[in-house]
Amino acid sequence: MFTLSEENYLKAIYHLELGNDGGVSTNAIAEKLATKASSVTDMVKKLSEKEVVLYKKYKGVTLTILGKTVAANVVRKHRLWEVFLVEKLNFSWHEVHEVAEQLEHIKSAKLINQLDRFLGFPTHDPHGDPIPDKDGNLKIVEKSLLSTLSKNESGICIGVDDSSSEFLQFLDKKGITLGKKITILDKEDFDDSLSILIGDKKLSISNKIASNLYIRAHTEQ
Amino acid sequence: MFTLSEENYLKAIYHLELGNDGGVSTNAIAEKLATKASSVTDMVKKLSEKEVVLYKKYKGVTLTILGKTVAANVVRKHRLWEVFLVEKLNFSWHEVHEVAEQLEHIKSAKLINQLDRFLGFPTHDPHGDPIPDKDGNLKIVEKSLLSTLSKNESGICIGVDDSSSEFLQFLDKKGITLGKKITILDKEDFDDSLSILIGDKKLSISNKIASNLYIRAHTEQ
DNA sequence: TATTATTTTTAGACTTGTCTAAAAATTTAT
DNA sequence: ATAAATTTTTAGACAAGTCTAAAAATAATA
Repeated sequence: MFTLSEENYLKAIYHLELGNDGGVSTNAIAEKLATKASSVTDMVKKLSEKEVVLYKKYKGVTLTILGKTVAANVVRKHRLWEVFLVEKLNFSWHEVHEVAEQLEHIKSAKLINQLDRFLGFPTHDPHGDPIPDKDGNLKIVEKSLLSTLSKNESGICIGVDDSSSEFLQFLDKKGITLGKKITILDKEDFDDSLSILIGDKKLSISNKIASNLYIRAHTEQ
Repeated sequence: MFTLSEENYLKAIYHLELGNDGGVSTNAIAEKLATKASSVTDMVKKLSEKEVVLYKKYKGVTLTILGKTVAANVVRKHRLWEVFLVEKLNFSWHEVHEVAEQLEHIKSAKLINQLDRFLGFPTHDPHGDPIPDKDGNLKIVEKSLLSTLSKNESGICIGVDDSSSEFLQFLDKKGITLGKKITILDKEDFDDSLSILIGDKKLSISNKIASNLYIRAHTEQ
């Protein structure tokens, strides 16, 4: 069994490994967890003894199969709880993270299995991130950034890259939510800003926004 | 804000105060929390500094108004989560306690308010225990033990005294659940066992069982 | 390649919550 | 009321997880 702190380290390493493949550096983990490198070294030694990470001094860390399973399960719980909060308890997508950070550490296999069933076996959380299955496997969905689409192309909004509270609230205000169809009406060469159609509304959004929105290709029908 | 451990101490003191009014002894708390008296002394000092308990050396502990509010809120969360687990996730009433012990420490006012609403503002948990409201007040329901009823009297099963997993599973097996009407068909002077009618089934139960079941008076109609 | 800069680790300390063993206070019994 | 038993507190220790400051290893630069 793993402590809350151990689970948080495993989750951080898991997320960092998805970004850059290869070993994860002590400093990167420290930054992600808002802690000090020396604390990371201590914990990583402990995790290594528990055989959830491979660790060579000065050479960074990688998850073992076991470690990846444990981490994916924490992520699974986090994302299922996020779905619960949004779908059942009327939370906005920018409010769920903090609470899910706590709920993800509740230990009960039955709880999470029943929650999964209760929610109708969702595959993605309210930010569009995939929910690992019981074995820790992710369903990969082909996705591209809105900023990469060309004029007159369209797609379904399926996720965000930056899931900070501010960005999500901004999207709420603009009426941009998951599942909506977005069509590029025009692209401004000058600043790469976009004119888009979402629902029946026309919006102008900056390139910064468009580079944080994921789109699933949508063939016109 | 209170730590998990502090919350558990407050909850234990809260429950002990309901039983015997007056100060709660160090040993009683130690036993309830399966810890040592010396640990209790340490923690009680800390809680006293935080002004949630009144503490005089060798004289036991009582909750302050603030302490009672904090404790009642933990109990409120515990019982609301129990309702959730039984009503929404198909847990049996004997399976909920352990998980609720974890969930009760999740910190989010919005979470618990929305959960309360989602569950339809329940007043009692799956064992028949009252759920404190936001201010920590309990709705007192007149209740008596099944063992105190006389022949031909009847009542509605509203709770259990012993909520151990074994007892609850026993009740499940016998088909005794909350809300069911129970009528005393006969009382055996010999061993105080009872012959009862529950639903359309006739059962014979020992005095020990009858002394652990709470009944709300039910006037025949 | 030698030197400087950065990253990582070690060493020692601190906090929280716990424990054991012994001392002090209270309660019970003679 | 005094002695014995019990309860409670104190004192000192320990484990987990963190920190700071200094040392060691690695990477970058001249």
